[in-house]
Amino acid sequence: MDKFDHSLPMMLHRTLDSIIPKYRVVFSEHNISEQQWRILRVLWEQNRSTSSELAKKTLLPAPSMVGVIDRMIAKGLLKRQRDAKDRRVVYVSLTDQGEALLQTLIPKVDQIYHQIIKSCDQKSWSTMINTLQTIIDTSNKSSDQKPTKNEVYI
Amino acid sequence: MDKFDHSLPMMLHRTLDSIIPKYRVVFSEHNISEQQWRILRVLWEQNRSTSSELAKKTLLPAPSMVGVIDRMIAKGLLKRQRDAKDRRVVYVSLTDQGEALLQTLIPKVDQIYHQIIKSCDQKSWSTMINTLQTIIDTSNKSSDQKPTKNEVYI
DNA sequence: AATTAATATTTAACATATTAACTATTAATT
DNA sequence: AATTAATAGTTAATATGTTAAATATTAATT
Repeated sequence: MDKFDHSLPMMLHRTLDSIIPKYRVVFSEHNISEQQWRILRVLWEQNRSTSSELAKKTLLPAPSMVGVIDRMIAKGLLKRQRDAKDRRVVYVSLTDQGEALLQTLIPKVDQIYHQIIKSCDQKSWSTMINTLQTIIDTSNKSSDQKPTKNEVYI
Repeated sequence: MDKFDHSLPMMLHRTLDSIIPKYRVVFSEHNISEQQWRILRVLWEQNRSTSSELAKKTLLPAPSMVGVIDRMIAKGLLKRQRDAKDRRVVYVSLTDQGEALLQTLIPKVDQIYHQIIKSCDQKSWSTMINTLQTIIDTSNKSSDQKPTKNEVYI
């Protein structure tokens, strides 16, 4: 392998490409996507969330959330309801069917995860996770970033 | 952060989400996507490649390659030509314009990469890369994978 | 030689990503 | 109170991802 293959972006993509298919086997058995799983997973610990919070926690783009949630509602997994006070806000929560699917998936997903974890020794694993976190923190802190609408450099 | 946020898939996604925007600033200045950059990058070391080989090396799905290459040809960055002997094979190579863009991008991309690398000490970095590689190797080796068309378990 | 299998690429249908702009609602200013 | 700015969500246009199937060509088999 050359430089490009060993570069961090390609290593991250390659790692995802090697582990995600394991999860997909389970997901496709239940006709959901990885994105849909992430929403279920967040709602495991929260019961209720907003569209923008889900986007943040699942790392999915907000515009994508609309369609993903639409399709999950169509399948009877989720429900949407507007906040009475602040009518801009839309809450998303699990239906009974969504809750049931979540409970079915949790042990299966957990098993896959343990299978992945046991391929490395604990020290290497935690060094890897910590190093990734360092890269994330450093990248998000550095000043040479694209300014968002609310923090334009004037 | 809870378990889900620290899970390997989410950490990998989060890391990509934190570093890719840095590259995108450069790419968008030249009106190309990350996917298009990967193709240029592979053709830096090869001059010529096939569609399937590009898919493998860039980690992009083969069906996506068609459109990505189409758009790069439309912009004058690439050219396609069929093999005379085996007419199934299509070669893809850089035009002069594609070569020029590549040469413009290389130092800029390189600079971003060095900026990312210097956020960690060398030991942590190499442990991380090695651990990722271990996970990749283990995942791709393990027998509980979806069989492809050519290796069905009878 | 005819048939079948394998290979390289492409197409099709649908889901998701990316970027910008838009709508509705609420908060802040003047 | 009227105007402006900010926020939450959505829409739109285009690019890419995912999966299965189709096409064209070549290799292998009978």
